[in-house]
Amino acid sequence: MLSSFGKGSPLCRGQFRGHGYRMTVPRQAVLDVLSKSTGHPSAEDIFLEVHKNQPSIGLTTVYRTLDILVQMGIAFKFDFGDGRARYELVEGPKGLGHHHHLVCTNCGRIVDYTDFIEDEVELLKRVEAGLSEKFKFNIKSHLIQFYGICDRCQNI
Amino acid sequence: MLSSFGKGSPLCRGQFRGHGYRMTVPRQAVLDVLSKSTGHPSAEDIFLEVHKNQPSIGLTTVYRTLDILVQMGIAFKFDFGDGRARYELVEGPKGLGHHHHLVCTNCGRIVDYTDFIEDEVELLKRVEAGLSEKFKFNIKSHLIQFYGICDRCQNI
DNA sequence: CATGTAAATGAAAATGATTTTCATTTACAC
DNA sequence: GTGTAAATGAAAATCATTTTCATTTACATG
Repeated sequence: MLSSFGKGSPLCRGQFRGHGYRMTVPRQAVLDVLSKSTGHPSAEDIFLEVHKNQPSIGLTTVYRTLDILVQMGIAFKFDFGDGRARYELVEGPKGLGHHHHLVCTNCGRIVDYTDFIEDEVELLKRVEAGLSEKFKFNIKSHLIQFYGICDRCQNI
Repeated sequence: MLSSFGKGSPLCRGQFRGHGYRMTVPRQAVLDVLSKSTGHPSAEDIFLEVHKNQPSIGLTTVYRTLDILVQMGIAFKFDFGDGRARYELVEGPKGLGHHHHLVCTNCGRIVDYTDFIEDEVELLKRVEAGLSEKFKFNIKSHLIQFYGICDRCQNI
């Protein structure tokens, strides 16, 4: 099964073009790294990884590309409270699908979970509808996160 | 009805002392401003307000005090995506009680809502219990936020 | 109620993620 | 192929937050 954003796929180019952007080598490189990442990389993490193969690509461009991906709805941008933004493709590579995050406030570890997601999403839909109606907000997205101390950090 | 953190109340002093901190004039000032605030002030907002009556109190101390309040569990610290942290007393002054936030991604406006909160909290409790069990996390808190375009921003 | 001492403070400097600037390079419509 | 607007990279700027450090203050103790 081919990922929608595989190296050879024209879809990524199409996505950029469709939003009025050009497809470039740096953008492809950022997208490649992000689609292979299984974690929650920061802009610098992505820059370092891109840098291994293409040292000419700058951090600034990585930031710019990530902004575009978020704006296009291809990537999520998260704040887990450690002072740097973290990114994730909407369509993760792990077949993980829709998930939420559990953040250890001690060590910063982030656990993806899919359990209860259906319940959560169902509730969110309902709330979203109610809030849209009441406050005349055009709701685009939501965020659910849990914070706590992970097992490793408890046993210290 | 007296707020738990009213000016004359000894409770605030007690709270600080109970956590091993001293009660000081700057800390009282920050707490006063925060307990009178109806919005979601940033550290600088609070500093500016404190500054009106006590110009000798510095921004650094405001940051330090806010950290302490959060650490004591008296205040919440939020990130609404505009690059600065925002603070709110856990026990708001408006009798608003437990609420969540609706964030306009266009103008940054933040709407507090209490509707559906019970449903949300009930679900969160359930999920929290499940996640604690499965991932051995000691969950301390959660975050729910909705993002969208507010009515004002839609009509432009 | 004085007073010693550790805690708290404020000003200035440092930090560090992100953004801006601007001269150069590149994608791609023609 | 070529012109042109878009994209890039390096360096500088920004800006919220944190650190440093010399001074001040809260308060436990006498």
